[in-house]
Amino acid sequence: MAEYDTEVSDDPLFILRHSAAHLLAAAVTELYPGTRYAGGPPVENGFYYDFDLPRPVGEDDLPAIEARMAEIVRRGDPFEQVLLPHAEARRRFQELDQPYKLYWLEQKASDDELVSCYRTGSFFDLCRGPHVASAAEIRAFKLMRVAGAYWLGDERNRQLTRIYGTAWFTREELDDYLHALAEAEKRDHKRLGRELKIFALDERTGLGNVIWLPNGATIRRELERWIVDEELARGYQHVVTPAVARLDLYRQSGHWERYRESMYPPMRTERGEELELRPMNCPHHILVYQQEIRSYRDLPLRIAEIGTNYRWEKSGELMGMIRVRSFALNDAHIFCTPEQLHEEIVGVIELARYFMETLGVTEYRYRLSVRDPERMGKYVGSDEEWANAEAALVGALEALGVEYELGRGEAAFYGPKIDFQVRDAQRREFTNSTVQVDFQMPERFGLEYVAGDGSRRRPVMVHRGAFGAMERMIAYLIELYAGAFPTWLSPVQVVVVPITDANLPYAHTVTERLRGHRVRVELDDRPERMGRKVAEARDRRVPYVLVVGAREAEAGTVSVRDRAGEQTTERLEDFCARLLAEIARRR
RNA sequence: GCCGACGUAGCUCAGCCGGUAGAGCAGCCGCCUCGUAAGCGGCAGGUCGUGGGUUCGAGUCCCACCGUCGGCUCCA
Repeated sequence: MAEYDTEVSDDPLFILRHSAAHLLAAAVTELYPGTRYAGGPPVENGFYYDFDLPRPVGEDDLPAIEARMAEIVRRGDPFEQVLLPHAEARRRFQELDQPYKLYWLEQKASDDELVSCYRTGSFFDLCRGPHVASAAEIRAFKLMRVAGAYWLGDERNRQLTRIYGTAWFTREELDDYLHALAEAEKRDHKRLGRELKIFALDERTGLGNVIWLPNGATIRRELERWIVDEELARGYQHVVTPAVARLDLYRQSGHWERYRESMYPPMRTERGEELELRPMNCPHHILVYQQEIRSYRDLPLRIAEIGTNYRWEKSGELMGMIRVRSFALNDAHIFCTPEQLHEEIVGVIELARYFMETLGVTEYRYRLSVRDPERMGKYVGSDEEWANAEAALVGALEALGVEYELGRGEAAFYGPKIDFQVRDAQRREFTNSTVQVDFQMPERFGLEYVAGDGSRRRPVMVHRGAFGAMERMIAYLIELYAGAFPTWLSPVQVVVVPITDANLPYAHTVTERLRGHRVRVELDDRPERMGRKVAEARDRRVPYVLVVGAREAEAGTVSVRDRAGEQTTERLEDFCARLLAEIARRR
């Protein structure tokens, strides 16, 4: 993202944060003479500024920078706009030895207009503004962290030092924000995944390869059963294909050419055969397609698989279960005629929406991901095919009447796509579900079907992950539910707590009764106090605790305690019926 | 991969200016039989991420590497 491109906004909070970025730059240039400053926009919750510094700066330096910022606030330095002729502005930034600003000046300002600059104390910046009138208005801010960021967002360029901060109108808002950050940390799937024994990461499996513990495996199995059932009901055919293939398969698909840096190094056998862990499932599903002559009557052919993909993500890109090196994608490839394309895309979007609605996912955005016009070498296929593919996707979005944003440079190498964007507990955005239109692979593999007139035609392919990757989606769900999964997904749905050992026989009866209905139930028969057992079940986010003592055994009831702490006493049969109904309704 | 921060028991964390490691929880053993948010006692558990270096002496200081977290790049 080019900072200078940030939309000019009249939002007072954006103006405040943009001004806070200047305040930061003013403090940094005062403290470290010789600093070259590149750019600093407001962002969600705060701001940053990128610097090329004369010496390394780390987080230890932030307090001193913050103190200098506070000093400038106390001085009340005004934010003054200065309009200069282009040549004059160029001369100023040359004098100041600010090459990054000269770059922007040449990029963004034409020769014949006045250039807008801002002065804050001794700090002079190329900037359209608007800004607050005076530094005195910036009262509630905090520097958060230091990071590296490539000039112009290109890793081939020099890496600058980016300092992030947050800024608010009032001290209270700042405190609320910091508190919210701490709360978000408690929902972190990496933390909850360990506490709730859902998954483990152990470098001995190679980085970014998830160990699914029994609880996580249960959640995943429930989801997978549901997903497969729903897809079978919608005319998908599930297959199972190998996680490896000869490298030639990926040469033909174009992966080896355009996707190599994300692939594991090939394995070579003693015969010289090159085997590759699959980074995607599409070539494998093409092999399924090619096992027989396909007729137009077979189309649309929907080949599905929850297939594990292996991708060589850079080590710094790994992130818990959200970004891993092997993941199981709820994948499918739909082979269809161009005439069927629209309906198929709509069907996929509706399926993805159904999945999310059932799971209670309400906050997501649609992104139409297209090519980056400045990096066209990353893609395969003709402009015309891309235009057709994009038109098909837009047509489906419009038919469904949904709003969407444009993701420039977010397309797959073989085609454009619609991505369903969600946010984690820390508000970071990523893709779960996706629908992609592809004219390339059918071409590369020479796919055909026999049309009604006997001619051979080329099908179109739709790649889709209607649910997304199991790892990422479950990481997302852990954070969405803060670990308290709906009952149908809860690893343990009921814990039975006898009050004393004398109640054990009845507790066993209750447990067996539920287990007979395939309820995931545990009997807590440890020699502990019931208060502790209740507390531990609460910590494990178990949906129901059934306390059974002499009264319950006598009456054939159970004392039911839910996660909200609500207690009722019900006949065992009644509780069982309502529990099964809840599970059946996927709640 | 790059920038920054951080790695002490299974987990969460103490450990001062260098003087050869400590707590709570979890685990194991025993006692307590108890009505809805944590009963009591005991035991065991650590090559202080790894490898070098400085020092009479390193968990503490220095260097390299590995890993984790945040950001960049990339991405399901």
